[in-house]
This record gives sequence, C-alpha cells and structure tokens, in this order.
Amino acid sequence: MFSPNLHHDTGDAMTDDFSTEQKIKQAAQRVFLKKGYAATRTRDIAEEAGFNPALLNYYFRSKEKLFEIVMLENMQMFVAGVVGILTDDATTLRQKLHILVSHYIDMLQANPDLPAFMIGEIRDNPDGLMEKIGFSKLPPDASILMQWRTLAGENGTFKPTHIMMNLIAMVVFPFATAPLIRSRTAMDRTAFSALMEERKELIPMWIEQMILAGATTNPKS
Amino acid sequence: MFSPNLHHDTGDAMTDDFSTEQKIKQAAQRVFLKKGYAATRTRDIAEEAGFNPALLNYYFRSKEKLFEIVMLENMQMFVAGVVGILTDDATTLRQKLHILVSHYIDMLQANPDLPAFMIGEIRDNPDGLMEKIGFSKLPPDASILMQWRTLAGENGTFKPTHIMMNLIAMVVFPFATAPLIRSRTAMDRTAFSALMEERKELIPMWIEQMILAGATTNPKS
DNA sequence: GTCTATAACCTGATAGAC
DNA sequence: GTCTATCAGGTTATAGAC
Repeated sequence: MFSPNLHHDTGDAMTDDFSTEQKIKQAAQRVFLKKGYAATRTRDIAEEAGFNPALLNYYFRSKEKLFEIVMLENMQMFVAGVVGILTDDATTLRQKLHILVSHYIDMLQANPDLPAFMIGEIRDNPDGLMEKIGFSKLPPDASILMQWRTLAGENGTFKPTHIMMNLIAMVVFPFATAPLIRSRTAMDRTAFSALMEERKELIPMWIEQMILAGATTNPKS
Repeated sequence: MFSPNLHHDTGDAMTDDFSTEQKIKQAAQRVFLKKGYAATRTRDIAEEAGFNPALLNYYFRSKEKLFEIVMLENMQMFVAGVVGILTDDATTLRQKLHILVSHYIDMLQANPDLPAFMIGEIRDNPDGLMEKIGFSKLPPDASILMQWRTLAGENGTFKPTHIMMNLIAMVVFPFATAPLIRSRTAMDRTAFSALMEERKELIPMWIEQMILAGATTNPKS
C-alpha cells in the first residue's frame, strides 16, 4: 500500500543520496521538522532544496505523501536501536540506563526539532501513523524487565510506567521547550548543549534512585 | 496597542459570559488548543460555536487577533498563581513542592491539550508572545530559593536548572504525549487521570531526593 | 527530468441585505 | 447583531513545452 518511491526505479542498485529525490526528501525533513505539516508550504520545501516546486509532485505526488514518508523516518529514529539496548543480556541495568540516555541525548542534539514535531503529530494524528511505527513491545522476559524486578522487588510500590515516563520526560522535554528555556535562563545554544551533556550522567542516577524509592522495602515500614 | 474587546463596549458593567463574543472566544480556545494555529480554519471555530463565520471577523477583526487573545489567556493559565506559591514564607520547601505539583496537575487535568499547544507555539513563535506573558523572574531572596540553598548547601554539585527542568518535565510531559502513552499502555482516559493523581504524591518525593543527591555533602565523600 | 504557466481549490475577510 | 454571497489572495497540483 505504501511505497517510498512512487516513480519508476532508477535501475541502479544502490540508492543515490545525492539524487534529486533524496535532496527533496532531506529538504522536506528539515522544513516539516521546523514548522510542522500545516504551517509548511510546498514552496518552502522547494526553496529550501533549491528546486522547482513542480518536482515535489513529480516525485512524491502530493505534499501529504511526502509528509508520510518523512514522518515515518522521523518516528523510526525515535525507536531505532532501543529494543536492542533494552534486551541485551550482557549489560547491567545501570549500564542500560546510561547507554539509553546517552543514545537519546546524542540523537536529539543532532535533531533538536524532533520532540516538538513528534508532539505536534501525536496531537494532530492520534491514531494515524502511530501504529505504522515499529514500536514493538518488549517480550516479558526482556533483560531490562528482569533486572528491574530484581532491583525493585516483585511488588514495587508504584508502577514502572511512572519511571518510564520520567526517563523519557527528563531526556526529551528540555528539547521540546528549548527556545523557552534558553530565553528564560539566558543560555545560548552551546550552553544548552552542555547542559544536556551533563544530563547524560545525572538522569541515570536519578532514575536509579527512583526505582529504589519504589522498591518493596518501603522506607516507612 | 492590544485590546481584548475590539468593538464598542456593551454599556453593561459586567462581562456577560454567554454573550456571542464570549462563546466565540471559548470555541476558539477549544479548537486552537486541539489543532494549533496553522491547522485551525476560522470555519472550524464558527462550526464549533454554532455561529456564522462572519461573526468572527465582526468581533475580532482577524483570525490572528483572536488567536493572540486566546493564546495570552492560555499562557497566563500556565503561570497564574505560581509566583505566589514560590514566595510564600509560611510554607516549607516540601509543602511548596506539593502545592505546586498539585496545582499544575489539577490545571492540566482540566486542560489536557495545553502542553502540546504551548510546545507548538514555542516552536512556531520563539520570541513572539513569550515576553508578553507575566513570567516575572523570582527575586533572589524568594522563599523557595532560600529554602533550596539550605537543603542543597551553598555549593550543590549541579544546577537548580536541572531540577526545575525535571519538575516541569515530569508534570507536563505526560500530558503532551498522552495519546501515545495511552495507546502504548492500553490505558483509557480514566486510568490516565488516576496515574496523574498518583504523581501528585510521587513527584515531590522524587524532586526532594534529587535535591539531596546534588547537595554539598556528596554520597561518595 | 526539469521548467513555465495555469488550473483548481481553499481560506480569510468583507459588503450589504435583513 | 447576524446572515448570505462573494471577493481577493494564496496554495497545491497538473499540463505541456523543453
């Protein structure tokens, strides 16, 4: 039903990253990411890529089709590699947290507009593209879940969902609100980046504390 | 330069909440909040309010003017009352955290679309309406800052900015991503609300831990 | 494959009757 | 104050020349 290349194949086995099609896709990625779907005009994309607006329709048929492609790739960026990290039997829980947080912060430093874009899309298209993404659920015996239970005890006092929320929130939210944070604290882009680098060490530490705070052995008892 | 009522006064002293003007504003609030500025058509607002599209221009002259008004009120919701909480000499730090978190969660339970809306606007209009908001900086001797220093020691190992980020992130982020969270965890709206109610107790606890973890007395020493 | 010209459509805003 | 009808402007998409 869905094909990334709507037009005929080039005949070349390898995909040429400098082809017009690729350039348009990359330009679209940048513009959609910065402004969102509704606020983006196809002319913006053509201008950004330095091409004629008609080429967009030649290669991708419509703005919407192009958006779906870019969208899908952006979403996959969010989940790429994560399952591998979480199911690795060779790493400790502490190591997993470190690797996961570093992985995400690095990715977001390179793509700082991604969080706001995703949040906008989640809103505009609640059930639309959400399923298309390979957000495959973890198997119940995934390494991280076993380790989690060991640390928190079988009957931790609050749900893992809370901790997951916190982990993602602490990593992603600062990027989503970066313009506001920077203007409020008079940080420039470099200072903000440095702050996020600090968080690579801090967030895993905080998360570990949270897991312990919810462990079976309640401080009050 | 900016006046909420562009047309002549009604002559009535009290503002009638059921006037056409008010109804349009409320409908606009709902639609803008759900879809953002760019994706909203003036016809959507008229339909939502059950009125003729022409009335929007009659009362507010343009879509943009109407948006500014609604926007401003939304943003003020975010900061309303917070300074008062943070500078109250009669409450402990722990109490302040509790009150602040409860205050925000209550407000967001009533306005769950607000976070995604704000994030979208921060992106689309980085420096535009940000200053109009009464985001008045705290005085350096604000009660909460003194109490913070007492708890963390004068030279806490990491910046208060981190903790502030975490506090806001843990409260706001779940709402910004609620549709995704609910679909991923098979929660209905009620279950999600209940989860956020739990967080009224949990977040202040976590934050306190974080402050202690960054206190002058380092666990390692 | 790429460009120019233009069609087809949509959206915000206004004029004028009631 | 509210409605109908319509305009002006801008946007996506296509037809057809090169």
